Amino acid sequence: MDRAEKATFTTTSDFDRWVRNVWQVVEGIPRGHVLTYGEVARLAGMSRAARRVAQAMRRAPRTRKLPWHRVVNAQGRISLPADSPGYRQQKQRLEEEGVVFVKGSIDLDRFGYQGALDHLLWSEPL
DNA sequence: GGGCTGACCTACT
DNA sequence: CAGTAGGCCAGCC
Repeated sequence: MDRAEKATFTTTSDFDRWVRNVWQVVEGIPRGHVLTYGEVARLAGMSRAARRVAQAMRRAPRTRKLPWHRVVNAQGRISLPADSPGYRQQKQRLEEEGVVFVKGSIDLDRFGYQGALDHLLWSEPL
């Protein structure tokens, strides 16, 4: 079922096109929500390219103002060394948007893109 | 061409 | 919950 999809990029321009898709997907993440690397990869058209998502974001020009901080790993944790400036910046930006960290990780059921929708639909009214 | 490195992921202990 | 193992694939020696 996932076989229909190419496993690798045949040309570098293929990869470049996919990178543009990644940027668009990331730009489409609503404020206050997050997406995992794997989800971004899949939405951009390459489910197995999670590791390449990080590459794509580093490649983005600053003028693009990419909300890279809204991308986290599948455990809902920031994929940067906890003592790095990048980690602190990402966490701070997310918290400014209302994302809550519990013991260093985000509840993806509530703050994930799709998870947020499910939460609104299924959670008990206050 | 071969080997190593990642802002990763899933499955299993 | 923490740690390990195998899989993944573009980029850089």
